[in-house]
Amino acid sequence: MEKSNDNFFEKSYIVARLIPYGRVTSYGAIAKYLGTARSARMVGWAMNASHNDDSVPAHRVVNRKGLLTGKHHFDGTNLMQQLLESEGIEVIDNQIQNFRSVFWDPSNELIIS
DNA sequence: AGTGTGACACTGG
DNA sequence: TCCAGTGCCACAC
Repeated sequence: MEKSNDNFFEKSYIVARLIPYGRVTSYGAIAKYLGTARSARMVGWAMNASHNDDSVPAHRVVNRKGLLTGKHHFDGTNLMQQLLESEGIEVIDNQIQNFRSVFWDPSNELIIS
């Protein structure tokens, strides 16, 4: 049986993996989707631990402003931006262009059983 | 059990 | 939308 200890982290990974190609979401959106909208920061923390899991596209998760706040935590300084641009997302100065257009809200598109 | 921390979000100006 | 300040929750020690 699963341990409810890391439930929050696990769910964060699940949602992150569900982010479609060429789309991004915010920490708050994921947190809200998990039922803890106030724990948006924890999502970032979870992503930090997700480095252990290569299956988690943390580069597709940004803050609500569309700013690549977490790119600093990536291997390279521009790695996160490179990945996003590689998916067709325009990023200028750590700021996602047309953020609203590429924004993907999990609670608006998904439902975890 | 308490303190510190954080890849955020919200509010007011 | 931006800036500054405040609140928030969960995790690590």
